[in-house]
Amino acid sequence: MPTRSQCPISNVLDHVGDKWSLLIIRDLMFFGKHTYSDLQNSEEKMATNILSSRLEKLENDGLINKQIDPTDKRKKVYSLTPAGVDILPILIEMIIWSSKHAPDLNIPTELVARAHNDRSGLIQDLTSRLLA
Amino acid sequence: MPTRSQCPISNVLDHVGDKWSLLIIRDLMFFGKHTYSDLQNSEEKMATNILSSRLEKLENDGLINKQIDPTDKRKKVYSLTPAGVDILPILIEMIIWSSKHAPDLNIPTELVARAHNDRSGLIQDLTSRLLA
DNA sequence: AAATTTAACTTTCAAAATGCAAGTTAAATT
DNA sequence: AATTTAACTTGCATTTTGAAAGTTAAATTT
Repeated sequence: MPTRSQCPISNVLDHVGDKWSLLIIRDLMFFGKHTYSDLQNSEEKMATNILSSRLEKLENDGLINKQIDPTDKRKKVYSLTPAGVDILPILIEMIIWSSKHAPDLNIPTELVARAHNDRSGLIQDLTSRLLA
Repeated sequence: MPTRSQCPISNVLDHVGDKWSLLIIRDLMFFGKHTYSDLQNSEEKMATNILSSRLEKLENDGLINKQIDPTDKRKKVYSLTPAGVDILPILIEMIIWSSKHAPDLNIPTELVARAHNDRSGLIQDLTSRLLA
């Protein structure tokens, strides 16, 4: 996606404003997924060619890293960069929005509660775990 | 967009996970835009047929309202519903992300500063102004 | 009151993105 | 040596997007 404007919101959308990128980041962030096949088996079942192109773009955009697993060279280990980890507050606000406006979904209650009463602690914990 | 999963993040993307919807909400939220032609003249210049289809979807999804301007019946006045206003925290986090990771953009410094040191006051102010 | 302009779209069609299924390659396992 | 696994890529049909021109009703101008 080319740069559309100088707007900071538009800029975020230039990186993750498609239907899949934020779900990849979600899986890396909350579900401990690390490999291509992990990501392919998410609940939403994204097509393999789309997954491939999104991983490539996210890596080019500096939101994720890709490394070869030294114990099994077939496997590539995907992880979030610091910039990728910093997407977390956006995802938290999305979870809060759905907990309020679409309460009939699978909302992680614990997470929502902590997002409300210990937001910065939650962000700190997840961040340090992901950057460890 | 059909419902893809029970995930709260995926759910938000089902409503606004395209390249344009959040920019429409941004324009209604921060720039006081209210009419079709206002929205069409945003910096990113979205195609008129796409604008039309997004407004229809956002209205169906309960994020915006559409009313006829009583003083000029050609004009339709678009505004955010409470659910639409609640997108604000997501946009704020996007602005913060860009201020950190793409600082060479047009970032509203004032807004970023307040987002950091008076987040809930900022949200409260904008919310009450929009719902007035 | 007729002609023009404005606002909000709709339509058409080409181009790009998405999605499904099958195929490829290299490394690991049997 | 043969099979399986992981990570893709390729080919092609379908869907979405985008640019441009066209339509309609209400307001304004002449």
